[in-house]
Parts: sequence; structure tokens; C-alpha cells
Amino acid sequence: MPELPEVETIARTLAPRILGRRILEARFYSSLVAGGAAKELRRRVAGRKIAAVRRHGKFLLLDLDGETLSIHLGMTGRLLWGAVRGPYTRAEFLLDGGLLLYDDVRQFGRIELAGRTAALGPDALAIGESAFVDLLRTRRGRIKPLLLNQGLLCGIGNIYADEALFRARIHPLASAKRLSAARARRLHAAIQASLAAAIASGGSSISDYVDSEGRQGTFQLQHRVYGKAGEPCPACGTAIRRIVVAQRGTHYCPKCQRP
DNA sequence: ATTACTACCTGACAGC
DNA sequence: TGCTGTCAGGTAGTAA
Repeated sequence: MPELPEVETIARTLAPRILGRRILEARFYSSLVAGGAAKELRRRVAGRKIAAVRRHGKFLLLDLDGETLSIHLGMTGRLLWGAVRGPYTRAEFLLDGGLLLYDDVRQFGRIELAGRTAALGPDALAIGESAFVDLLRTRRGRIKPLLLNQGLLCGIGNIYADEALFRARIHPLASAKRLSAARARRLHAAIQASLAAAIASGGSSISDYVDSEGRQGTFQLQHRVYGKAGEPCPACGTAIRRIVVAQRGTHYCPKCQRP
């Protein structure tokens, strides 16, 4: 579910609620969430104060004094402040002044102590134009799988890959290294624009995503191709096509995004 | 290095 | 009402 704009929105809504608060206790209701290390995690976070709320790619990072808690929401993870425990609550953090819930229907998300979370590329919102152009030049594969590869560039998922490629008018199967410098720069700008617009709308809510206050995002109302197979392209009216790339549903306009 | 396929887990929805 | 198959904002592991 959550890509960079959704995690960014959660970080922004959560920060004013939890910054400076102390974790009194962590509780786990599913053995999957902490990847088998629930006991150690409980011990290591208890009593620590939340000094910072950060995001890197799709990871939400809580800096405690001496530790960093790393939270990845998988497909259906939610971090909720002031909500009531439900059937999908997999973990909770009792803070001095409130309860932070971690709900996750499909349980693809993970909460762990940072340290192992290294092999990530630069954040998609932070990478500069020239570094991005260089990144594309050094790769042999197709552009969409590259955008989804968190080890090269992190934060972009299936929605924003499709949306950015459409805005840049680049076919998802185009060879990354054979893109002209002008097209690579256009893609960089399209990524920045897509992510910024999504953050401004509080993210995309397709089925599960809500921010830490339980509010849905509205950027799904501005999607141009994602989930719009068969509908007319907003630029030229041609029917949006859906293919499978890197095992993910991929939406594009066959006229605006020529191979 | 890159791609393909499977697996993880649960729910929604379409079709029979 | 079931049952079956497909799909879903995620990633990891293995094989080719």
C-alpha cells in the first residue's frame, strides 16, 4: 500500500503526536511483525524517548535515544494514533500520553531495530537530477523495474512509477540506459512532481491506506493512468493499456508513451 | 546483472 | 450460498 507519499504523510501527522514522548511498553500480537525478535525489541525500546520521526524511502524511522526503530508497512500496514485496538492490530506502543497502534491485515509489514536496513538507494525525493541521470546510464534493464528497485532508488512503488512514467511520456519497458539525457531529466522532474503532488494530497487511498489520524488521502482522484485500464488517456483520449512488468500491473498510454 | 517465478498473508470481487 | 480464480500501494529467495 504505502509508497513514499503515504509514509511521508504518516510521518508528518504522527510527529506532532509522538515527538518527545517515552515508550513505556511495546506489545506484539503477531509473531510475524517483529520477524521473530519481538522479545528483544520489547526490551530494547522500553523506556526510551522518541527524539525524531524520519522517513527513508518507504521506511518510517523513529530515533530513540540509543536505538532506531524501523517500520515498513508492507502492503496494508497502518500506524494509528488514538485509535481502538481491532482484529488486525499486530502491535502497539504504549507511550506516556497515548497509544500508537500498528494494524496490518496482510502482515507483510515489519517492525525492527534499524541496522540491517542498509542496502537502500538514495531517497527518490532527495536525489538530484544529475545523480538520477547517472543512475539510469549505468543500468542495462528496463526503466520501470529500475524505478521499483529500492536498492537503487527508494520510495517509488507501483502507483508512482506508472504515474511518473506517464508524465514523462516514457514507455515502462524502455531501456534505462538508452534514454536520452533530456528524457532522463524529464523523468526526474516527473517523479518529483508526482511525489510532491501526492504528498500535498495526503497520499493515495485505494483500499487500505489512511494516515495516522485515520484520514484517507485524495491523490487517487488525480491518478492519470494507475488503475485506469480501458479509460481514455487524459492527454490524448486513447484507451489506457494494462500490461505486466516485473510481475506488477502496469498502466500506460500506448500513444503518449511510445516504445 | 537482469528477469521470471514462487512465496509470504488476507480480503474483495467476479463468475459459475 | 459456496467455491474458484484473480487481483492488490510490499519484498525476499531461488533459478535461468
